[in-house]
Amino acid sequence: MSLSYAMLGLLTYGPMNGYNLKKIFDKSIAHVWAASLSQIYRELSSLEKKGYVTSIIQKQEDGPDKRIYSITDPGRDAFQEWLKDFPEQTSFYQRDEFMLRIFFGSRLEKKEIIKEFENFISQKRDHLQILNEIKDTFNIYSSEFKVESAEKEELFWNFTIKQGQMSLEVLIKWAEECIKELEEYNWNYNRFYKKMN
Amino acid sequence: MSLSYAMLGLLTYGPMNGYNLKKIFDKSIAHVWAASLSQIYRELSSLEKKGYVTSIIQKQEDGPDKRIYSITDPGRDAFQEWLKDFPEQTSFYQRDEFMLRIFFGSRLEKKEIIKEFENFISQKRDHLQILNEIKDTFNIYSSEFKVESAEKEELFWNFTIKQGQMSLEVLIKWAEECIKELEEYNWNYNRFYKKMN
DNA sequence: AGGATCATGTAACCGGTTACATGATTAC
DNA sequence: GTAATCATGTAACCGGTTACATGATCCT
Repeated sequence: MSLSYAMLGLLTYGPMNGYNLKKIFDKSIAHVWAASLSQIYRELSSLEKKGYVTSIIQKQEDGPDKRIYSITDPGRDAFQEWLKDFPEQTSFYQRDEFMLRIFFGSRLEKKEIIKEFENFISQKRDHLQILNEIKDTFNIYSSEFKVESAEKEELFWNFTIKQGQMSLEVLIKWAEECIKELEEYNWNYNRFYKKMN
Repeated sequence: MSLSYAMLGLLTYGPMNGYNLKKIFDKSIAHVWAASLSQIYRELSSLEKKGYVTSIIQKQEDGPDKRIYSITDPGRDAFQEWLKDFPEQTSFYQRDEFMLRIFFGSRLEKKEIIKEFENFISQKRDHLQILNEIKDTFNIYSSEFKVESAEKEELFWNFTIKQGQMSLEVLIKWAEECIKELEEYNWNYNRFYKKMN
């Protein structure tokens, strides 16, 4: 359950409530591990049962009460254990709705597919923008969070950003090459795809 | 449920039994959509209930009986509908155990992380090899499968292979750059990571 | 007045993973 | 003999998604 460790990891930066944890997720590690609010609340209960976190209610004059979670020593230990234990195998097999449709692309019209590739490119450009926004918030976090060394922390955060950027850029390049190849290819579209069984 | 459409898509190439479908999966589209045997059997039952496939038992003298599935006309229509309907949004948010640990890499020893990066690189090279093997089987399939045009079919199959290759190559490049940066970085490892809450 | 944000949860559902069950044939 | 391959399934589990429920404050 990587989610719980991602949460414990963020809680090492300081105590937080669930709602806030979700916001930090979206602005720091969502590009490597995403989480929804309902998942976070469910997992916080589970972590508390395990003794990895404790919570206190913080009353607020303006707005609803907050349940602030803090990581415990067993929680830190569990996190550190998980962190060291890199999976031996990184998965090769993927699941990508877009790529799956490209695999069967011969059954679509050329015009249509090029349109989809263009939309793909435009989305990957948007994603690059989101990554840049995440990167910008790192400066804020490394000063707000309780970290040993902001420079060292940002080194690793930026590794994950860089990975995202390079992957997105190569996908854009790939899609552009596909469009080029498609345009060069002499197309015969069978309006009524043959029934062959 | 993309899995069922991936299955229908493969069944347009000809009738197949579940076991064989799994093998085709692994050697054709597992790099874009993976499937396990138990999932395939479960989904075949479900597709038959919906009327998208029909099955007949084929008796074998050597070895156990086979249940051969064929796609029906409603199945073809459903597949074609799904194929045209590209998702408007491709997901930006990911879930990657390796990257998640890199995010918290400041809590590990330099030596250890470099070792993990090197293992990562070696695995991605293996994955490149798997992709090449998949690509090699395309020649066999495009002659065995009932396809309108082998050349056209392979065009798209190769698009998905190319995407995998380019993505893997950039990941290798990324990891190599990370190692370089780490080696240059003046490291202070806190053996006993400070408790800061 | 109405939508966004703050804030915390529960319940159902869905699909992917793992384990279990069975048994024949083939290759080393 | 034993491991791999052929062949078909069921059941439990696990974690991510979506919908539902409630209600205050803040901004336009």
